Amino acid sequence: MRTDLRVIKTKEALHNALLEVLDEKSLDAISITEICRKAKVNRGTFYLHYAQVEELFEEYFKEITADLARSYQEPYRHVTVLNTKELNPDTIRIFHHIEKYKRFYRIVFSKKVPLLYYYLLFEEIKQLLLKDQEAILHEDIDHELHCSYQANAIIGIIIDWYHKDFSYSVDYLNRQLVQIVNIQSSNSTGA
Amino acid sequence: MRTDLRVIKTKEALHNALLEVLDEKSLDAISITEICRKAKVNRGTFYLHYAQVEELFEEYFKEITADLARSYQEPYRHVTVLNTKELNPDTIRIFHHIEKYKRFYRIVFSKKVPLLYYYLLFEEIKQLLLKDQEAILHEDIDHELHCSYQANAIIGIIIDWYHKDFSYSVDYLNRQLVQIVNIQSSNSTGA
DNA sequence: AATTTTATTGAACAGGTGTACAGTAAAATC
DNA sequence: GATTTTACTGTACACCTGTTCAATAAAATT
Repeated sequence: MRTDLRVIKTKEALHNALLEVLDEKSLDAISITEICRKAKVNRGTFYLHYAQVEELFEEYFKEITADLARSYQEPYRHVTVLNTKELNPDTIRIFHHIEKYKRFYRIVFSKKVPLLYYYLLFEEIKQLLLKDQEAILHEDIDHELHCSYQANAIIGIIIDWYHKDFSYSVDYLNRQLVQIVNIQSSNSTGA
Repeated sequence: MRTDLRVIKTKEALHNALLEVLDEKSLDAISITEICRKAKVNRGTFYLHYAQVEELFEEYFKEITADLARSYQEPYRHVTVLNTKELNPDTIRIFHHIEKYKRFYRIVFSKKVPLLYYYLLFEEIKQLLLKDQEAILHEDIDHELHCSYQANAIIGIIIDWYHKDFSYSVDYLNRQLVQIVNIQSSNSTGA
C-alpha cells in the first residue's frame, strides 16, 4: 500500500505541532524533541520520515509553491508574463501570491534558514517563465539563462519587499515591475 | 587596546581549522567541537567569539565580498555597469570574481547553508549598482527597487552557473548578460 | 619589572542529536 | 476473523550543544 493510515496520522500530528511551535519561535530555534513532544510522536518516528525540522517545513512549502503554479493555470487571463509591451499588472500573480502566504515567506526569507526554500521558489517562477516565454526566443540568448535572470530579478524585488516588512502594496509592485521591464526601450537613446 | 594578541591567535587557529575541515565535509556537517579540537582551542573560547560555525565562515566570506567591491574601484576602466547601450563585457567583473572564489561560492550556494551569505552577496552587488547608476534615474521608478531587481537578476545567472558546476566560461556569461540586458530595445516591436 | 586587566582554560551541567534494536500495536492482506 | 506485514514505541548510548564559573596564564599598562 502507498498510504498507511498510521503514516498519515503521524505526519498530520507533526505538521500541526510544527505550526503550533512556529507561533512561538523561529524555525531554526525549534528542536525535533519539542515537535515530537507536542505531536505525541516518538522521536525515533520523526527520523523515519524526516532528517531535520527543515524537511518537515519543506513539505509545507512545496504545497505553497504549487499554489503559485496553480494560480497561473486558473481560467484567469493567462497572458505572457514578462513580455515587455504586453505586460499587464493584472496578469502578474506573483506578488499577490507572496502576500497571501506572507506568514510563510517571512520564514523562507529569514537569514538563518537554508537556501533550499529559496531555490524551490526560484525554480517555480523559472518554470512558469520557461513555459510562458517559449514562444519568444531570442537569437544568441540561452533561453534558460534568460529565464533564470528574469525569475531571480523578480525575487530581487520580493527580497526588498520582505526587508521592508511587506509594506508596499501589491499594486504598487506590479506597476513598478512593468515600469522596470519596459525601461530599456525608452532608455536606449538617453543616458 | 583593540586587538589583543591572544584574540588574533585564537581566531587564526579557528580560521585555519575551518578551512582544513571544509576539505573533508560540507559546512553544515562540521561541528564546533571538531573545529576546536583541530585548532587546539577550548570550546568555550569559540563561544566567546562566535555562536555557530556559520559565523566563523561569515568572517571569511565578508572578506571575499569586499574583494568584489575592490575590483570595481581598481584603476580599471570604471564604467557604468548595467546601462544598456554602454555595457561592455570587459567592465563586468562579477562573473570573474565568482570564478576566482569558486571554492567559496560552491559553499555559499549549497542548499543547506543559511540564506545569510546570499544576502551578503546580494547587498554587495546592489550597492555597486546603486552607486554606479545614481546618475541614471528613471521617473516613476524606485531606484532602490530597480537595483534590487538588477542585482538579483545577475545572481540568477550565477545560480544557473552554479547548478551547472560553473561549466560556462566567464566570457560567455558576460556576452549573454549584455545580450539579455539589451533585449527590450529590439524586442519592443516584435514578439 | 611589577601590577592590572582580560582572554583563555577546564570541568561540569542539562538538554538535544542521531542511531540501533527488540517489543508492541495497528494497519493491510488473505 | 486470522495472519502477515510494518509503523511506531521505549530504551539506551555516544556525542554535540550552549552555558556557567573559578582558576590560570598571557597580554597590556604603569
